[in-house]
Amino acid sequence: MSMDTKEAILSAARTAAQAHGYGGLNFRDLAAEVGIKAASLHYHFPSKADLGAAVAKRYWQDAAAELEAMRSELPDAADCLRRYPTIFRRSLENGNRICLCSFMAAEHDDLPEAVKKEVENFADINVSWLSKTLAAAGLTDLAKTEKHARAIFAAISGAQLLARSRADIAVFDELVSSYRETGFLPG
Amino acid sequence: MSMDTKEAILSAARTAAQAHGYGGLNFRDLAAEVGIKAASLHYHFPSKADLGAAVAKRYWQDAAAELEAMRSELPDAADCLRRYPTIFRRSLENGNRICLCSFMAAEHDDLPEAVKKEVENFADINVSWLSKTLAAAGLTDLAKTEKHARAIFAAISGAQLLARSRADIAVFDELVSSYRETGFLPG
DNA sequence: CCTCATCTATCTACCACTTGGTAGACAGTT
DNA sequence: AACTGTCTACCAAGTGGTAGATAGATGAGG
Repeated sequence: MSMDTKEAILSAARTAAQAHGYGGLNFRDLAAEVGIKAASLHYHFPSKADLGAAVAKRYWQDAAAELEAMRSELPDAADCLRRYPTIFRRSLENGNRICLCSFMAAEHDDLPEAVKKEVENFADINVSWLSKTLAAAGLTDLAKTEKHARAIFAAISGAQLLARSRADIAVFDELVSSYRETGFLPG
Repeated sequence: MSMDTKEAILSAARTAAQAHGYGGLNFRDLAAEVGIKAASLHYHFPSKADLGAAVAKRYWQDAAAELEAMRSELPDAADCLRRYPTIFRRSLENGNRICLCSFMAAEHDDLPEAVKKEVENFADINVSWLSKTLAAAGLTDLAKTEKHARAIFAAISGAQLLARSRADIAVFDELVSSYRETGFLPG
């Protein structure tokens, strides 16, 4: 059964793209990582654009599932918001990588259309989860909830990026702590 | 005198890298933009790493000069802070580009060592200017000034990135406005 | 139970194109 | 005569992608 192979490709491609971006992805290295030949990748994903879109789609789907799970497990919305940054922290822990979609946001102009769409979806599901959770926590003026949600998402993304550029997770932690001190983020 | 050529190369390379990153830079397209042949680029910059480092260095030097000029022209430190985001806004206006060093921060793992150094310098001069200006404006608890400065820099970078991914400057403006409403940024 | 066709997933062997980089000729200036 | 800056003409390595062979599994009909 080679459904496992397809999964292995998606997983390895996600990891590679979090370190090198869409442009930095290449079939030979990816195939070697999975343990097959480059030509075989084209059986599962006809073109690089197909692969990129599939990886980005899976990425936001996984994120959506994880956020929903957090919301179910943690009854207090404010607790969810406190934990939110740890999702981004994990990428840094995992070999100083960053969010797939932050990298792809930078590469925006060079992405195939199908990939751009999935990148947008990632931002959307984050913002909508943050909006919902901010509202549940009653932490924001209702008219500005979504605006605030977007701001949190952007600020955390920026923190992750800056931390990567120093290859230092402590930078990320300090930034999050600063967001909290200013009351911008609950904590 | 071909000192002009060197300047033209640096300028074209900066623009290209703000749209496509270090990895997306290539000698042939760059040479065509400048109006010379690819081989001639190697006369001015022996290797791509040399070019990348020179571009990033010039980038933070220009930024440092502009920030100092702003500080001289605007007597009120709080006014400087209010104007700070417009520097990042300009990249977006200029063909939906982003800060060279944000792009390169994403590409961190694939950058030559010399380029990484210059990218760090850019962040450093921004943070130190922000620290100085925050202190002068008396807006922050002194012990936390630099921490707050870093947070502003990261948040603005994130806003620029998210705006690019939507190719929409209004997104940037709204994010900055949100940072102001939360009191995170003076406005 | 055997056989034959089909399907699945992989392989080897290419290909055209792009990449950063080099060698050496050349013309204009000093 | 030497230096400066550009050129043409290469090159080796790497890119995404294709063609076609091949081996193993699957399933239907005799």
